[in-house]
Amino acid sequence: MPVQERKQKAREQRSQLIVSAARELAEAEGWDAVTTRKLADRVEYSQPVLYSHFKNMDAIAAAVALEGFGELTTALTEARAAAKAAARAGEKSASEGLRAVAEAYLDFAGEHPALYQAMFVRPTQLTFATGEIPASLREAFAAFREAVEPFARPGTDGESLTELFWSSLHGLATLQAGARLRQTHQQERVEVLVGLIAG
Amino acid sequence: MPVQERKQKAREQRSQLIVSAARELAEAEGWDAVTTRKLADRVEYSQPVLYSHFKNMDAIAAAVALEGFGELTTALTEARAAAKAAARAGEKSASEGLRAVAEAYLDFAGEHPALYQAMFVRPTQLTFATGEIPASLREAFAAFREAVEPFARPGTDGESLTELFWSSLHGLATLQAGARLRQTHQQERVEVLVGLIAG
DNA sequence: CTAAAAAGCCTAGCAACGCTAGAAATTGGA
DNA sequence: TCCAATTTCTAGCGTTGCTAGGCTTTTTAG
Repeated sequence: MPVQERKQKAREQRSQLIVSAARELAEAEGWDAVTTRKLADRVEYSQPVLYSHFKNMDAIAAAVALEGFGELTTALTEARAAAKAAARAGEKSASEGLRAVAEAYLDFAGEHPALYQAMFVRPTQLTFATGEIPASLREAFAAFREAVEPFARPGTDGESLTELFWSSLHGLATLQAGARLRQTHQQERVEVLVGLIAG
Repeated sequence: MPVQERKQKAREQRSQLIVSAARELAEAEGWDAVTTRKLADRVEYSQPVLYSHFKNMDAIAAAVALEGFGELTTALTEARAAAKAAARAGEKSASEGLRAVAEAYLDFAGEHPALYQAMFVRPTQLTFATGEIPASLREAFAAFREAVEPFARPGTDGESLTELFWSSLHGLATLQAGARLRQTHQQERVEVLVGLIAG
């Protein structure tokens, strides 16, 4: 009875449609503009349909965030791989990798500000504290760890340095997005950060 | 005719009352709970009175933020002064000052999470980009600059390093508040940060 | 001291919000 | 073709930010 199967598939497609529409709307007009009515209009269904897929609006934003975690992981690992390939095991390979990861992260945040907010700024129900972290986010963090590891003080596990590296990038991303830093000097700040860790 | 004067003073007091009530409510229940009705209830006036003092809710949050800028400046400068006094012009005076400022900043953020959000996280109308920065915030940033300056690469003005230092602390503060970092290792992360800059 | 003018405040209401119950419509199997 | 099950929509509740207009209080003038 492939009728059930077909329905199941259609439902999943519609779920994805909702998530995509929410993301586009947020990116275009900000998360405040993502209301159940506007979103229902966009996907051409009524509001209750949204609630048959997601518990509430926050769950939709969380689904968008999850999408972002995957894309961020891809961006970071690819950037690191590309940098490594370019610097063919040369001496500066590690620091180039670090710079590549930093730039990729800030580019990602700058290019998808609403997505980034869903992932790391908006108060979300994705419980990070209880260890229930999405697998895709764990992967992104692993990319950080690998980039930082060569510069960890011998004898330490480098976990704190990794967290600090991430925090610094997060701070740069959010303050830059809020126009609280000199807009034209982001590259310089990255150089300083990479220099401090790898120098 | 001191009648005008008296009224003016009463109005200012009531303005302050509103700001204080908003801050307390936000700190107690989060900014989402700060609604015009609840706030009006707390100050024992009707909603329109709020609007006779502030353009809208965001303006009230901005007033709270402004209050925070002043307090943060005080906290940072005092911490730095205390560290300097303790390390009587010794060799490590500068790095102790840096650590003191970092810890004071993170303590401030941790002790007043809602206030910190109003200052640096919530989307606000306080226009930072156009240079129209509150004087009190400029002072806080100056405290950062002075703490970082001893460690700037000779020949540079250290502005990027200062922005990076602030960004790192901001990232640590917000990710810690969102329980996205190991809650028990904040001190260690600060040590790493100070070590990178002053080491 | 009284009455008109000014100022201040509150009641009541609008549009839009998140979310949901129950009616209406569509679909699948006999 | 008809019935039952599923799906979808209409309509509505309570709450939000914000405001118009009436009411009360205070100030001024006679």
